[in-house]
Amino acid sequence: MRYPAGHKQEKRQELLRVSGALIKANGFSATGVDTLTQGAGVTSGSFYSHFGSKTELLKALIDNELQISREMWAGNPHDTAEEWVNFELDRYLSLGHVNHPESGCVIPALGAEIARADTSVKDLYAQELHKGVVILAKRLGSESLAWAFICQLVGALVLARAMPTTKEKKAVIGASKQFLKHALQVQSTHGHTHPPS
Amino acid sequence: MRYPAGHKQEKRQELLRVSGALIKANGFSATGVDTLTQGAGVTSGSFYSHFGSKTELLKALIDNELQISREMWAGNPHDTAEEWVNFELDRYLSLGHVNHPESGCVIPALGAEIARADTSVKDLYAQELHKGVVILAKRLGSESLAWAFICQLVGALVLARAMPTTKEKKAVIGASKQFLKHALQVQSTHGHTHPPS
DNA sequence: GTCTATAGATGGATAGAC
DNA sequence: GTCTATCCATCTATAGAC
Repeated sequence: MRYPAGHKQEKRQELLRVSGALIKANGFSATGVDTLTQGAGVTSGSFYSHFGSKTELLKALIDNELQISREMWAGNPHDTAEEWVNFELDRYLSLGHVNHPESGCVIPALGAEIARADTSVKDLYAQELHKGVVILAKRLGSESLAWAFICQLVGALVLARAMPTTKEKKAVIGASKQFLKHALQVQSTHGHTHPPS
Repeated sequence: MRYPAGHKQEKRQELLRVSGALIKANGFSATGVDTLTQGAGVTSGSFYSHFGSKTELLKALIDNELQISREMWAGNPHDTAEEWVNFELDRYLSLGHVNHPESGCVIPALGAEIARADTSVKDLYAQELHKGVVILAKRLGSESLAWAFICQLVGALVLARAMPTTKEKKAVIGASKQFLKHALQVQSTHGHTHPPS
């Protein structure tokens, strides 16, 4: 073959990486295949040797992005539930995350578009997202609390990103952070078994 | 004139109504001007006699939609803060709202796309949204709590809509509802001044 | 496997008749 | 004020050369 072994897999990963950044920043339906491939240094013809359609790319993207998010959680250095959760909370509800969707969580960036995609996309999304909920539930005490936690984070990012000024962005993520830290102390298993002082 | 007085305003309102439903259901960038005008029974040429551009329509839509949301709040029949809030919570976190974005709140449907729009759109959005936060703050005790409340609702709708099954949609909105009802009892002014029993 | 080239449809927006 | 017709760009996807 004219290309070294593993070249296709590398190009695929490169396409996923570049496409993920462009699509999270500019939206899935608003970003064309030409734009995506130009970012990765190939042409649209090459795109279709890696993905059967633009929708197939979206599925690969969701899979990749949610896996990356779980790996970030795995790198959390804290042990106790409270410290672990507060660390993630500060990481997610940060001005850097608000200002850089291209390197951030896929859910606030593409959640609404995933909701409009076909069933196969939503099936994959729900499956991968649930893996994260299971991990989070171990820290928070229940899957119900884990879902509510994620909803709060996602909503805060969606709202904050649509604010025109830094001051307003900070007000939104600050409000969510304060609310969550207080609520989790009360509602989480940890809060019940180890109340502060 | 060949058209009765007020015809233009009526057509504009009709365009706003139809476009709002189509765009909330299918996305702003994914819905073309031809589709929007066909839904209202006119052609694309007519569109540009009402709106200078598709972006101008988005602004008119945001203004209109957030006004409608505030009017819904005004129709809430309850007086006490707890009853008033629980009523809105049940209305927002319902399966009907999840399944019918075309007639629902504009924020979970278009929040991510508003975040990508130009500054004039975000300025208007923040201004109109803040009016709602002020109203909500009177019930919850602070603007900070109002922001957190809205973030939870919006995140829940975004997440629930992307779930493939009714069971999973219910799990998401149910978790958010339970979490909010508990948290607000503790954190709101009402909860502090009128603790249950 | 990637390229060029292109098909066929649709995107936003405008001109001119009525 | 709305219509038809159209411009030009971009869209998703494919065909065929290398």
